[in-house]
Amino acid sequence: MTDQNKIILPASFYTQAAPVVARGLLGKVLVRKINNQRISGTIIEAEAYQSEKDLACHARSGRTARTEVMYGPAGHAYIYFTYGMHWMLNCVTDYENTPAAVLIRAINPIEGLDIIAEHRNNQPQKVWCNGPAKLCQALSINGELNGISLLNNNGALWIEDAEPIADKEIVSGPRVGINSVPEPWKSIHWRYLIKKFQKTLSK
DNA sequence: AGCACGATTAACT
DNA sequence: GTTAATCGTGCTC
Repeated sequence: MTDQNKIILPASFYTQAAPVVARGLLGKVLVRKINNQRISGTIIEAEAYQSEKDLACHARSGRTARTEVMYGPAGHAYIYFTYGMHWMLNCVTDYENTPAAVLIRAINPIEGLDIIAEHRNNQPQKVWCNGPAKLCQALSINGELNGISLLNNNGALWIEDAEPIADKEIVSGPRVGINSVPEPWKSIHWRYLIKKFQKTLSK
């Protein structure tokens, strides 16, 4: 398989509201390229974070050094560090100066399985990429990639188009890990996942 | 300058 | 079910 055989998701895909992008990303293929080697997986879980009003979104604090990327153009990577040890991968959505992003929470590995196993300390395959920090570790995604464009395959990270997933194959629910956030943000259904992978994902 | 906490994970009991 | 790990960020003093 070569990169040229695949269609990279264009800016027009990302220039939509975050929940639309989160839903649309299910089934698409996240690709990481290291030393000309592809490491990839199908996106099976994603969450939307949008606007300064969304109290679960980092942009609740406004425009800062940390959130600057979210205020930039869509189709770029917003990568942040949390809990003193974990990286999280998001893609910026919506329009410039409108802070919004989609957290990629889980993928189903396709290419580079040996590299992923190594990065994930040879744990069982079922837990390789079933969490946002796990997939970043698996694909060697860290702060060095914060802000890069996802719109071409000349870089280290992008997302390729794939067959759409039918609505009946998808489940939505409240976002994970935001228990101290007030309503309505705590309960709004901005988490999307592919039903057949649900049992392997966070509760 | 100090503090509380986090879009989590792995290793416990 | 509970908890340590571990540090950047934003808020208060």
